[in-house]
Amino acid sequence: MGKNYDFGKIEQHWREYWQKNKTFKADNTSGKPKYYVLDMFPYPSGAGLHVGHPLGYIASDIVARYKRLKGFNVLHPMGYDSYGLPAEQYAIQTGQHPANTTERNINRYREQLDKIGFSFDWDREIRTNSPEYYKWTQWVFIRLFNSYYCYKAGQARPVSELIEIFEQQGNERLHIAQSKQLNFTAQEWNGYNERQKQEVLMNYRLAYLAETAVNWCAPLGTVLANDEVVNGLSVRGGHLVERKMMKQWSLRITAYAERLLQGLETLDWSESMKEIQRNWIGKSIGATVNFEFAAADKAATEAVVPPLEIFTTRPDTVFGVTFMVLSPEHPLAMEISTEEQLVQVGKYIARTKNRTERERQADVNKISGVFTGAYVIHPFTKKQIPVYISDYVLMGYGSGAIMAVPAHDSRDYRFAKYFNLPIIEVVSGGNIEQEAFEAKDGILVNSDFLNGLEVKDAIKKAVEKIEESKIGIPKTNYRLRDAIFSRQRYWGEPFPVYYKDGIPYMLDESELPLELPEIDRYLPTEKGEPPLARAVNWRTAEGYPLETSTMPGFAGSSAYYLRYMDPHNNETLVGEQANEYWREVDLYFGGSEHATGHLIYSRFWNKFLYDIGKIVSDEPFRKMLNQGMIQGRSNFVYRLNRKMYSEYLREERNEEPVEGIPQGLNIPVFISKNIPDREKFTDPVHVDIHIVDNDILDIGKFRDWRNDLSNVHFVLEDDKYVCGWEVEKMSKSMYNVQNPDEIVEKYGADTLRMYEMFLGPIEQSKPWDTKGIEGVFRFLKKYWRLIVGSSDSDREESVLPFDENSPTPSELKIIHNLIRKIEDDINRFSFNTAVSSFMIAVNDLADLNCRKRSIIEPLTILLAPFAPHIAEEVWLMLGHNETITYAEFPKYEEKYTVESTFEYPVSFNGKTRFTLSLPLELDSASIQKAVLEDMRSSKWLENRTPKKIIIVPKRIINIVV
RNA sequence: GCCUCGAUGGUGGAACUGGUAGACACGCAGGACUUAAAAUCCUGUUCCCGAUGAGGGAGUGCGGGUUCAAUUCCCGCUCGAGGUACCA
Repeated sequence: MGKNYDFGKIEQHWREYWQKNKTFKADNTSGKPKYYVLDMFPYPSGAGLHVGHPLGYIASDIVARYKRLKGFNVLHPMGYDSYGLPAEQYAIQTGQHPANTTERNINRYREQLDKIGFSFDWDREIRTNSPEYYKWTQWVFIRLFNSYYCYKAGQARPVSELIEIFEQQGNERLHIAQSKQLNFTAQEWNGYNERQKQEVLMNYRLAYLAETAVNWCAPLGTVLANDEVVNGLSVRGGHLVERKMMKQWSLRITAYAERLLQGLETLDWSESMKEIQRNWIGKSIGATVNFEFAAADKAATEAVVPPLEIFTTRPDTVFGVTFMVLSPEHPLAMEISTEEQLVQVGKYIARTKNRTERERQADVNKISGVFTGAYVIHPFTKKQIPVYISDYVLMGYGSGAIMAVPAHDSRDYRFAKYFNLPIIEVVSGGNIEQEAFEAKDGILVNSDFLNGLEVKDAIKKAVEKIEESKIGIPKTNYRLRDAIFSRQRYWGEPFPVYYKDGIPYMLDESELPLELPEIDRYLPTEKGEPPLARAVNWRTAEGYPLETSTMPGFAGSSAYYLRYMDPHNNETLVGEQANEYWREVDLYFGGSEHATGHLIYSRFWNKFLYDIGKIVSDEPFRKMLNQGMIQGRSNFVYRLNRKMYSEYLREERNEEPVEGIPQGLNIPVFISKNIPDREKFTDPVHVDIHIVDNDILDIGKFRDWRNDLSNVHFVLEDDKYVCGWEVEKMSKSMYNVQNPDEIVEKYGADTLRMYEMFLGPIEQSKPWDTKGIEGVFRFLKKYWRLIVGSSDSDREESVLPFDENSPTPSELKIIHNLIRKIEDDINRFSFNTAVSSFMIAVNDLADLNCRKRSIIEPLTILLAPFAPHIAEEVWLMLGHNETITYAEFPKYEEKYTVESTFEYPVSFNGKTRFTLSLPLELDSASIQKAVLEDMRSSKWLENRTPKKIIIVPKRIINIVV
């Protein structure tokens, strides 16, 4: 190897070596302790990787390589989440099969990933669109279909067991997850025909087909899950989404709400991440209360109307109820309305129905509603209470009806003011003339048996009383909704479902995988059926039609971390032994944007698979780190837009014009950033960051950049054109996209890796900025020079032999300090400070011109996780035949960090007075003695005795007199 | 609105359990080497006062507090990022 740091040659060599020797292949049987470190697998998009993608991969790779050096058997796999909308949209436009574009994109991703030198075990690669993989996605679905959730057992149970129960005792006194309350006896059940039985069972299955209100996205031609919709628009593409009733497959994730919430406590995730999931699950504890309808003319003459059930978290405010509100979709809405009000009510309901989610959300502050003419009876005061309908009450939460307490709920307050309804204060402490008092503290007033109680106690008492009077029960509600699992798309997993007489049945597990069929076009049929309906002969061998929807994006990613444990097992999702060994992901890297999607679905699937005894850990991801996003750093040039610069100077600033400015605006003029008053007469224009270096524009390249710019004029400062900059999203249209390949080409993968880590804390979002990259590059070059032992006069191509002498104490101190620091930093994922520590250590060693083998060896091992290629190369030069990957991480020995003396500033009544050099080994008593002596002799103390002497190790001594 | 996190030089950031704020790097300024460029090395670089010295003062978004000692802990604000929202 030559004297220069030829990163291109070094990196290519080791890339090939690792691949050929399968250096990072993980073993499923090993006596070593295991460590499973995982990155969220990417969706292979057509744009390829930009520098933001590898951020998390580099961090996880450092940990993976570090753990190997520490003697762990490390599982560090990678794969592709290869089903998804963009490939299908592209297919619709171009007619190209999504499988082809996906394959192409994956190859490009792989090429880019390889260049950075990750230690992935590629033998375990998985793709969610390969039949060998989605076979198991379909398998999980079948198992979900064949399971129900028993709250008593606190786990999923097989539906076959449920059928037995029904046959013997009907569904009485069962505490199980369900879509709606059904009541039947064993006799009734046994009398049902097949269709009726299947319909009943659908009410309990964990994967079920039901008519549900869905997010329908017409432009995409499909339904979307709640987490795929933001502000009434689709996350992908930003299309309008409407609510619609449709028959769809759903997953009963709500059954797991409480366990998903409780499980968070056991996880080592960031507080904000847990909080996002807690909010999404949205637990609220309260009670349901039934309000009987007053016997108005209508109700008295016709069939008995059931009582109005409401849910409240504030049963303590029950005496403040002055009206009731139903959601417009409430089944009783029309039924209870009086003759006079019926027309009004009908109109109101029709109007709200026609509004999209987005419109509805936009007018959140507009009050609307209508009186039904009906009254309910207050269960305690027996007074009549009017019933209204308003769209501020949602059918999807609680029972779709509320008791309104305007004094203590701001929405009820607004409604009451608008319709001029009474407001009764029942909790003291606020000013209800002005606004609702929503705080949960204060003393109850105007509330009969609750008077004088604190809110907390009043809630308890009220619930007791409600239960006692048999008008309601304590109830916990969750905001979490069941996950809608059908998509009317082509590029996804087919459901292993067929229909017989319109009733859905599962394929036999032996028939899996049900492969995605070929179709001629990727659009819905003329009849509006999903694309799969175009497939020729899309039916079972017996001729039954197959399901035409496909599964959503989160299906394939919900259990992929399990498949990595045992990716080639044809018998089962994951073999028992493999699962016993790897158990769960120890460290998971990914973006926080998946908190309400993938991360919650995965936890749900994992808990289900745990329940059915398939896996041994009930949480999938023990520790989670969220890498920040890397934003773009855009550059701007400033184009003259209003007045000529010279005119401006003459007229307004009374200065002579700058030389060479053309008279007229017929050619574009660009003004450097710091020319006075520039912003007054220029517009910023994005300029490609590749023709800007440290904010200085390369004028020649700029002229070549676009045809219309060849003839332009510049106003410079110090002979330079200085560009402005701003942090924006990394995007093609802002000319600020940086590909990792370009950096690898110019500086090498090791520099890219260390620089991305050096940029700042891993969890923080930050703009990509190449300014500092030279510093890291210089560091690696310096390290290389230290290894090869260069000096200016030395022009030979050979490398100097290493110094075999024993190290000096100061050399040992450098290396042992570094060992301790790097180990600490990796353990707390502080990679940026680790990089800094390397720089300091190598600088110090270079100053000492230390090329001792005994120092270089541990230094190189420490560096290996960060800059693996150069470390391998050096390892080879040190005479090792084995790859550095499985070397032993050096041990830290404390004694080498100890200096013989240390300087203490001594502060005297808070003021720093003098500095004292003391041996560090002294205990605090000896230090006190030494300080006292010193102070007496220098007459600081005069004749006083110090009250206390505070000694802070290695820092400072304080003396208070 | 509610929840979570954050704010430190010209810039990215460091300071781990309160203990010499600004490590490390970029940038900038000056210098060495070179015919020159590249590369490399050295010195300085929070701000203010002071003579370019010695020295002194201020300083971690703002205002208070606890402490011998606060970027760090507590209270009250301002601004920013993310999450979430008629969820009763």
